[in-house]
Amino acid sequence: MIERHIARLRARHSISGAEEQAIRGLVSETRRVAKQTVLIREGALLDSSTLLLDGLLCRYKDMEEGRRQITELHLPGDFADLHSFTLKRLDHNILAMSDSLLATVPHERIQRLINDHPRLGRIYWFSTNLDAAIHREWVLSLGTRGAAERTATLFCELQVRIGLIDGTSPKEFMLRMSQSELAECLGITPIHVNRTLARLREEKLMSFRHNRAEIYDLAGLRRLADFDDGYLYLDPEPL
Amino acid sequence: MIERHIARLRARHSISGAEEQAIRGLVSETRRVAKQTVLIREGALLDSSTLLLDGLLCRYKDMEEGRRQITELHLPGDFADLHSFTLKRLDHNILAMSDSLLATVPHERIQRLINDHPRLGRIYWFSTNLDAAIHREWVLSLGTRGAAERTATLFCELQVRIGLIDGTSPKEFMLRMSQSELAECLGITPIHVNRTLARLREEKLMSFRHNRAEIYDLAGLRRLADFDDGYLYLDPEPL
DNA sequence: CGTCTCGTTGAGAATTATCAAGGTGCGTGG
DNA sequence: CCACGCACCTTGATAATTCTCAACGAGACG
Repeated sequence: MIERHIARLRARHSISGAEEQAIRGLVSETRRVAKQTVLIREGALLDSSTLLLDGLLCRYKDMEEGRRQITELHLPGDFADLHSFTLKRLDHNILAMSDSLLATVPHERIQRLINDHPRLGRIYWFSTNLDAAIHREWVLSLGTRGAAERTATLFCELQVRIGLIDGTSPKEFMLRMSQSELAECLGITPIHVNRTLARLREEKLMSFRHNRAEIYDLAGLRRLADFDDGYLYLDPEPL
Repeated sequence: MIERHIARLRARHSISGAEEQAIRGLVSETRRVAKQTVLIREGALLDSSTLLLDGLLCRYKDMEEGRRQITELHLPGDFADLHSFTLKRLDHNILAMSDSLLATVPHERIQRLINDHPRLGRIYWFSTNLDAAIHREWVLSLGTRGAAERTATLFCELQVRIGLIDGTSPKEFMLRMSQSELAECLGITPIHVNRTLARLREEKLMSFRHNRAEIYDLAGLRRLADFDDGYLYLDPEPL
């Protein structure tokens, strides 16, 4: 299952055979968690990071009276909290949005990997900076785009990121989240998400039903979103 | 002028004398830039990072037809683009919002510092992860808070961050930006910023006039913002 | 003294939120 | 197999927030 993590890295960096072997050594025990399990709570002291092998995770921040903001979605192959390697405690929670398969990677094991392969240290540092780039795009979306444009942007992002781990440009993909959870990503109410999805469907751009996104018109969706994939850093960098 | 960078680091990590000397060695030439200078353009290939010694910088992303979203503000002592050390090109622009004094630090010099002092590598990695934590708080603000709460949050953040570099908890501070630029941080229109600031003034929480923020009631402002400084990682971590 | 940027105010429009009520699909247990 | 409950989705009507357009005021500076 770690193949998807390797694929995600290889989308942006060359990884040698020796490095790949070392990365594979990160994962030993894996565990399954049920959807809606809170994996990590804000402020807890951590000495390991969580690699998502299969399923869907998110980072979210709590507000008073049950309001939440999801700040990032994590797909298979992502480390959900690699930043805990340096931060030690997180400023947000991590939740399994679907039944998921995880690997727990102790920080000391990451430290050893980096010591043995300094270039991988740079690559994992890059990876946390890529999360920050995604945060910035969300800031842009939340700050400047309307509900439909925002929604389109999110699905454009997910379409690319899901494509990376299986090397395709999917016309459809599963996304195990409800309209309410989508609303928590987009900073709008669930009701408004519903109306927005209806509009995107009417305009024949995409649909999202029963946990399945179907992109009817990728170019049109990207045009609506004013989507530029630069923030996903898809061009392999020498490093 | 690099004292403020050291102070900013020391707010979160212990720094030995040897490490401090090595950090001081990062800076040789400095340069002044006039306000409104775009220092770095999205997509440009970089081989150095910019340390802000004095002034005010921001990261911003462009939208069509002149709209912009500021994604982070940088105060003296901050690296504005340490993430370019791994990303090599940025997904956003960097602008001097006021006349500023900068140091340009070549990436190879950072690499040498990290090789000689691996612990500083962790600390600078932490620093980019702290930027990401600030992004997350902005995502939370933009996604869930109304205009007044959002504005209050931003000033609470700046009050803390400015305090860090001179070891105080300032009741007032200079912030060389216009209401329009504030609007670009907050994702609301300049007109609405104006009304929001008027409201905060009426409620005797704070004022912002002539580039000067004055906090009348820090506790009240924090209450309005529902401000929790956890995301600024103020407790020194062992690391 | 004119000009320019920035801040202020008012009125009306657009977007999104809230409240309320059904509808749909699906698993569970009678 | 059907009935029920439950979570999620859908729709309508109204309210709150924020935006847009327009005009005017204040301060800085040549």
